[in-house]
Amino acid sequence: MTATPFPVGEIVAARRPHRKDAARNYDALLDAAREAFAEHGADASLEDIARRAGVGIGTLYRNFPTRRDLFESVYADDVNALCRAAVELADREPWEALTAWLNRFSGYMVTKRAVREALDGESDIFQSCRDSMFAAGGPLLERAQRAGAARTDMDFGDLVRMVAGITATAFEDDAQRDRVLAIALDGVRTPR
Amino acid sequence: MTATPFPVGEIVAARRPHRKDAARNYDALLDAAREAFAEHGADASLEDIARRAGVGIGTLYRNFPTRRDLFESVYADDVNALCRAAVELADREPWEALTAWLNRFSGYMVTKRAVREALDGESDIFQSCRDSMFAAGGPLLERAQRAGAARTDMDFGDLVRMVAGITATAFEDDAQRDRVLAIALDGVRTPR
DNA sequence: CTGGAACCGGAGGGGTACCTCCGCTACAGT
DNA sequence: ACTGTAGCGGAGGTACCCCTCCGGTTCCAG
Repeated sequence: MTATPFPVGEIVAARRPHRKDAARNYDALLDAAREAFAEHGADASLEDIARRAGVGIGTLYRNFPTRRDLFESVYADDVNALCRAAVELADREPWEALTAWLNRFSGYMVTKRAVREALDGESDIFQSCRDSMFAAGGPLLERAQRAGAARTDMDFGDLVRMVAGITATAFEDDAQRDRVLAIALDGVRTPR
Repeated sequence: MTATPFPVGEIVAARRPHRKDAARNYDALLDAAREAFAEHGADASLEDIARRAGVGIGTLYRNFPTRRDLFESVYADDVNALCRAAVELADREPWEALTAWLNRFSGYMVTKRAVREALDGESDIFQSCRDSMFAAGGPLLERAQRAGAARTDMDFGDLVRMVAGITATAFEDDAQRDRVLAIALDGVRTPR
């Protein structure tokens, strides 16, 4: 509530360069990093990321002086997309809108074990991202609560953590993940 | 169901040595490893573990030829304790016995991020641990289901993963974790 | 007490990752 | 086209980690 919906992109330190070749490298690095972080977690090798991007290690360090700069840039994009999705769901039924968004959130988290690791730590940028997500998704829960569809003795923070936790775990297959998530959401739905 | 309850301890390859100094080192290594794995996850530095134990790196490798030997030895104990707890809960009410065990399981998982990482991978020993836990905890769920306290469209694997996921996530405080876990378990309780 | 088996520590070789630095490249404004 | 400069790549120094190997030490059975 204290945060505007989408400030995250502006906060990130690293800026896309103006020159054509530089911009191309910047994008390639971001893509490679997204892939590497998804695969190896938040401490993926930077040299490997540069290799994947087909770029010298020096170029990586020029664009993203610290590992954190790189990670934050990747993360901020994803969060923005999630925030935008919340807005687009505003016209659905309260409960359906909430679960639809949570499912999207879930789908996002499945691959991003790095994000979950980062969620644990304290960091300015991650605080901002959390704020943005809360500002975007919180109203969906509140709407469902006002409509009597969701229990009122929990807040959005509880809900996000529940879904994030379940989602980040290894399941036998996607069907099991969906089944378990649905069961947990039944607990959210029923007031008692 | 296919596994006997507590074979895990026997499976582990590394054996405690007979000589007094050797046994002391073995214990120190196990303690140090438990600490290091909890702190840095499953790929903690072996040299660091030897240092913590006040022991040469050679001694570590003699007792635990591979990182996996060490890791498995540390966690087989924990799983056994969990299995034993399930048996001791047999005389409580079905639903209460189930939640009591799950809470204990949860308390165990909070610190052990390494276990969660390992749970994702494929491994003989972790398969054995899973089997043991299923054999120990599964009946608790089945009993609750027969008593009409738990929904029947889920199995113990679903339940364990739900609790493990929620539990392994970072919460603001323990109270929030308990609150969220209780909400999710409400979903398990209500048939609809 | 004593001999030898069991055990110890850590040096060292090979590997990988981090990050800096600087000579070269290619873009963009005129 | 020309030129100044922003941007490029990667060699190389440092640090850490893995794992092996062996000369020295400690235990304990007889």
